[in-house]
Amino acid sequence: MHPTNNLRAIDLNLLVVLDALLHERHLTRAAARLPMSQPAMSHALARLRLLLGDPLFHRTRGGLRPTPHALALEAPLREVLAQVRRLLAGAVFEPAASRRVFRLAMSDYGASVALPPLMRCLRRDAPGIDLEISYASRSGMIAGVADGQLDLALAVFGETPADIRRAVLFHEGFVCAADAGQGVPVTPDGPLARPPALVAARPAQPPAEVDAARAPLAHAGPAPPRRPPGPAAPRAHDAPRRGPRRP
DNA sequence: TTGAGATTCAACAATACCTC
DNA sequence: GAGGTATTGTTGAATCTCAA
Repeated sequence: MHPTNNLRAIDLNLLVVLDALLHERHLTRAAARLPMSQPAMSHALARLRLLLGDPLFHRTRGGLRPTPHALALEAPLREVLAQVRRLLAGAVFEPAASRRVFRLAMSDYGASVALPPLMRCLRRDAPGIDLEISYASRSGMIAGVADGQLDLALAVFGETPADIRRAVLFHEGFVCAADAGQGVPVTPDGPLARPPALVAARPAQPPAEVDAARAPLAHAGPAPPRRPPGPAAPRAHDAPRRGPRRP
């Protein structure tokens, strides 16, 4: 009997290894993702190759290139692993009786907006549930949700993988407030069109939604220089205020 | 030729499984 | 439960492979 026809002979952890390799396209990064050592990942890949009778990946300068067979396995493998996770999480979820810890990722702004009402709701309806809140980059949040490290991510997302469910919680816009006594005109063609600086957590990844909001301004100039948040940056209370606007 | 990354090897530890 | 065996993991090092 071929090993793949005998589940008893299969280490299902190898499917998690294959999923990580398909995600990362890089053996060392896939090992770090699980986490396991790089030689152990190499051994696991060797067992996968034997099990599936396919090389699965070819080496390239930048890492690993999946074979057509490996690519064909990618989508069904994700679905199978998602089903297994749901199976292990329990078929029926009862908030009032649950003692689960949910792992959430969000920004400090997201936490300030979403957490207070969420905590009130949990205290009332699900007192046994705990939350583990962390911060990650948007790509890190998507990767975390995709591989099960996170249960939920709250942020401003553009495109997300098709196998990740998403929902719009609220729409928000930008509001600028200034001291009326300073005489600074708060108009689209005033200083807003060309602010002296934008505060960005990572200079390489500017806040795209800020740029998108500036784009319609008639006299918007080139993007201003980015500066990291910190003591030299304007305090949060000095910055333009943003607030949620319910749909 | 070079550098990045994959593969392989040795030695050892932890764990699971099987047999008694 | 104890002991033997197989499997899979670890670290550390050397070697191989491939693309720029």
